[in-house]
Amino acid sequence: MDGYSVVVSELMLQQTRVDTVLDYFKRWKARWPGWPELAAAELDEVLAQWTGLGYYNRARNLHRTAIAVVQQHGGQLPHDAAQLGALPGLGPYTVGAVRSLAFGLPAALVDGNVARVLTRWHALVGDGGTLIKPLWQKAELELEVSGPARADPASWNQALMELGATVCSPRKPQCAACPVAQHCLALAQGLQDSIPPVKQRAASAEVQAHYAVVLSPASSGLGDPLADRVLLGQRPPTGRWAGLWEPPGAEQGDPQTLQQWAKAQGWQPLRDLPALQHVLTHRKYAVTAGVYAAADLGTVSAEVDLQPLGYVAARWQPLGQALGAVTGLSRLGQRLLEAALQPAAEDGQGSGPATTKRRRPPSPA
DNA sequence: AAGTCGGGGGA
DNA sequence: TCCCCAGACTT
Repeated sequence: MDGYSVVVSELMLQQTRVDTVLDYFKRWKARWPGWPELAAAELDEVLAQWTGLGYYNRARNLHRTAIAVVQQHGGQLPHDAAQLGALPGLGPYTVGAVRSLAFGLPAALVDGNVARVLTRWHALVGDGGTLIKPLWQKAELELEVSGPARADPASWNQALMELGATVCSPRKPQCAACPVAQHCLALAQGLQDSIPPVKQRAASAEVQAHYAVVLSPASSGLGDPLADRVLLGQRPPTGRWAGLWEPPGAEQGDPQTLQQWAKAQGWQPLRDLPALQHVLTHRKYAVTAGVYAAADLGTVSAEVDLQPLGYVAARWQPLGQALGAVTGLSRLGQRLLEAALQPAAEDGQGSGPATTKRRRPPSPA
């Protein structure tokens, strides 16, 4: 596979499953076949193509890498490890993957799967930090001394990863079916279930947030360009969902609450959306949201300042584009828009009976 | 060395 | 529910 495809797929695959990546990768290649096309792309659209994959800094870095490859390397990926490692988003693992998988070089790589395989194979003991060097040394040594590894480093590396993903699983490894079983020191000592040790995970914090999906008035039938739009704010270039767009929202405890802001803007509340939960690795979002109507088209044409809510830009986006591939939304933002555009079957457009208001988050009590 | 960054799928 | 994942970057 060519270098561009390897870099794109490896960046997508970081902390992400193959099945999830497949469709994204196909769409990506169709949209930007190579480095020059990606380098010329707008970051906004790059993020939009990444929507749902998570870890959005990977997309920003991939875009920056494309620019660097074009401007500093003549459009060709360097083979040198140090030069590759200097590209944004390419760490030790990805450098090894590119050099072995794209260039066929005898370069080692250690990802989560390989680390687990090698840790058991050689019965390495220690915490994550102290094991990093020994793991890479083992991986590099094998590429020097093992015949099959030297003959085909790419296949060797992929085999190691595949072994970890299928047979040498985190829990209940299938040692009976393992081609390494005869050499595995952990298995010989009966330690295959305790090596590597299970790491403790920090509890995720609960966050309460409220969002406002503000819609412009429906079209008057004259094709008014300001009709049927939704207000989106762009998040800062760092932090969670960096650079992505979403309906304006605020977490509980923010200096300016969303309700205050919406009232000050004169938005007319239409209805509440069903409460939804959005789970991240370190945070659990309990999200409430309301649908609001902008007073008139004049409001829509005027500038909206979302900076008090922490956004760096604001935009009235046509609804079709907001859910298309034009705007980089977070998955949460996507879910909010989809919920707001539902025909409100359950909420009865706000005019229904009281039974429609039951889907509130349970009170913490 | 520790914290941060998303999201989905399987046990 | 909990746990894990084809990691990299910042502090």
